Amino acid sequence: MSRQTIVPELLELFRKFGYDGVTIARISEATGLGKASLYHHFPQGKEQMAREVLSFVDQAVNDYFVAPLRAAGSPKQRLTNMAKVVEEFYDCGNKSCLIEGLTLGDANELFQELIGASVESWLQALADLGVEAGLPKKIARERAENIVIAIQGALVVSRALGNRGPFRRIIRDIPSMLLGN
Amino acid sequence: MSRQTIVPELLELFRKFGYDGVTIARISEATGLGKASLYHHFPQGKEQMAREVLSFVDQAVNDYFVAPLRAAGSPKQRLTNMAKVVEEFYDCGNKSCLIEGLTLGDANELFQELIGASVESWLQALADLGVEAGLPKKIARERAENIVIAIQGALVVSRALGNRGPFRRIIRDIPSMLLGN
DNA sequence: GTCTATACTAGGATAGAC
DNA sequence: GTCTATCCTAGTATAGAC
Repeated sequence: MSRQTIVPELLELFRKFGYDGVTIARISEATGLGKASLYHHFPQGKEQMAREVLSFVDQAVNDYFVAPLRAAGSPKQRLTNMAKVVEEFYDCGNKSCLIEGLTLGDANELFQELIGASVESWLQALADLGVEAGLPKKIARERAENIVIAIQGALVVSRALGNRGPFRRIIRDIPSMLLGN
Repeated sequence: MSRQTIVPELLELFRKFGYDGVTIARISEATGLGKASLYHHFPQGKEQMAREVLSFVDQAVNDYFVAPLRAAGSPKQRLTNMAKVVEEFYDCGNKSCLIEGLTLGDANELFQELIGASVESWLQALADLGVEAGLPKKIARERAENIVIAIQGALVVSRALGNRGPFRRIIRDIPSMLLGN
């Protein structure tokens, strides 16, 4: 079993259970690999696994969230494309965000820098698109933040309510949150 | 040591570390009580502690978030009052939300219903205020959701970036998010 | 590269004295 | 109501065979 198949499995575990909630036993069960095999692939154990997941996610953010924003097409169309990918990534709001699980408690010190960098590059791409669409720099940045805030918050609220409605609505409203109505 | 002093301590622990990250040893250290004393107060252990924290929080939501929204004064003033309390509760964005820590992994099944009820009563109070201010019911509900979404999302993003700016900005914008500009 | 077996630590929980 | 001592399970990690 190769790293390319293990890391996505790890991603699902970390975002479902958070850093502390993920145990080697659970990983073993989910991947079908014995504990010793896991330590063969990841000698530094859980912390290394989380780091490789974050690096995989950073790649995914750039390939799937940022790239569409910097591609050809109208600003509105590019935002719509990103929104669609975001919706899939979070499975319509059923899956929670890695950020939550990897910034609680002690994990925060370990991973905050990595997470912050990924979020920042996403924000940057959104803000750049806003500027390209004619917004002042400061406004573009604020609206970019508002979009990421809304996505993360909608995940939290949807989970709390047991109702995906808020998440789906936010996804739908992403283009107008940057460009206005 | 009485329950009134223990439960707020527990709240801080659960929202900092999440359900899985809180250990009896940590609780013992934070409260100064031995493990056996903790089980004397909470015979069902950690699960009971979390339930009592949630009940305490539900009370706090009603007393500190909902009550100002239903008090006398202009809608704008009431929203500003709530925003101020919210800012304090989250210590300007330094403290994370209980929702995150108690909805990850297995904890979700245990506590989702309780958490959902608290969130719902907060949403209801915001939406009622919107209606009172002249908004159609559906719009009021959406904007109420947007406010809670923005608060929760801002906590996540601020933590990820290591920068309280987004949280403080959202707090400032709460009144206009419901009432418009 | 994967397994079984095992060592060791940390976490949850309780018994019984004071 | 709090403590010390203890039990048991779960969790992390490693050794060594195949």
